Amino acid sequence: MNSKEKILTAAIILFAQKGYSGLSMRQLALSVDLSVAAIYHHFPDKNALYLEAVRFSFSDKEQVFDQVWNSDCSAKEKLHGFIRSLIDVMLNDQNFHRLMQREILEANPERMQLLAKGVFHSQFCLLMQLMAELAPKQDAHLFATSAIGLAKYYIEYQPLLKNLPGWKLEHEIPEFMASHITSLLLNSF
Amino acid sequence: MNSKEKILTAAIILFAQKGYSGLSMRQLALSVDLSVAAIYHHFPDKNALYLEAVRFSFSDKEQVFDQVWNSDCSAKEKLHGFIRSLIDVMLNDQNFHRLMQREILEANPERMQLLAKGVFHSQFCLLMQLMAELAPKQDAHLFATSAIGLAKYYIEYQPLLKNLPGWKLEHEIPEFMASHITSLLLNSF
DNA sequence: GTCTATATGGCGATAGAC
DNA sequence: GTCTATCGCCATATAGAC
Repeated sequence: MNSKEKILTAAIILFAQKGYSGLSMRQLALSVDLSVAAIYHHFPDKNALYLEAVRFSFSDKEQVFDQVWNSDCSAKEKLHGFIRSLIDVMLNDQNFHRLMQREILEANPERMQLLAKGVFHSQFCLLMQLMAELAPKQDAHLFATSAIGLAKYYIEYQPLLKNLPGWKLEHEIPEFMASHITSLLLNSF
Repeated sequence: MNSKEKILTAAIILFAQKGYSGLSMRQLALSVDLSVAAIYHHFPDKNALYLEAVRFSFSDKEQVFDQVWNSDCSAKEKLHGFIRSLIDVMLNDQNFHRLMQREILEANPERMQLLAKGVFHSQFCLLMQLMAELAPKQDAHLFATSAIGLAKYYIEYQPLLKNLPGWKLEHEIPEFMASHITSLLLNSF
């Protein structure tokens, strides 16, 4: 792995943990055992480095879902598979997930457009198609977002929900949550 | 309004916008027309100021929902009323909502406990009670969180969802979204 | 309770040697 | 491509006068 990739890999982790203004170039340099000046050789400034780190972190997520779409399961099973994959991706790559959370919090219009077109578009279309197949008379966009929203919520809010009454151990088991979300959607069609 | 309240009120807005490390004491002092030293007279350090601002912003949210619980509507109407109120609170007080998002992102265990016990506990119990009434055989916690999660998602992700195919104008109308969420839940019971 | 002045250190970024 | 050294600025926080 060359220096540029090493810097980007570390930047993803540290930006996800500390946020943009929370991470200094000095800290980043220290963590990759380079000088600050060496980082500035590879990136024009801090903002460009951040944007490239976000893109880098998003670059390998597409293919995870392809095996769901390419399987010969039923539509219902595909919905379950997609939701399960979504949960797994977010749990397995917490840095990606936290970077996403920070981007959403920022809600910069141009960056939202970039994310939508460049990262989520094709997967979202496939999900909408699946929803249209399962419930032709419903608003596919609405139900696609409901699926994603529920999956994201259970992961992001787990640290809070654990402290509220009624919480059960099974609420943090991916397969259990995927099944709950899937049946919630299927029953409402 | 005294200086301390003035500082807290401004801090809520600015911390919500810029985050903890994104807001400097200089900026805050400037925005309330005081010196930095004056702020340090009222708060021991920046972190204490932040925590107090978070508490201050959370302090007036409880009562919004009381008129829902105290109304003589049916259980189904109460569910709709709660979800609608939740959406309204988040839309009307974006600073509160953004501070919440930042707290969730941080996911500090002690602070999550504080939020759960001190802020959300009683409302969450009332919602669970309602869920238990509507669907006695279901997991009330699971469905209560589903309601909250869906409401939160539609608001937080609107800037992104607008850029994805299938988005419609009605998706940003509070009443429309509240009805969608309510019927999604009710149909799945 | 608020000010001015200042201590002390970290910040992003650059110059220039190797 | 990486380094050391440094610039200029802004950060948090404090001292002491009023």
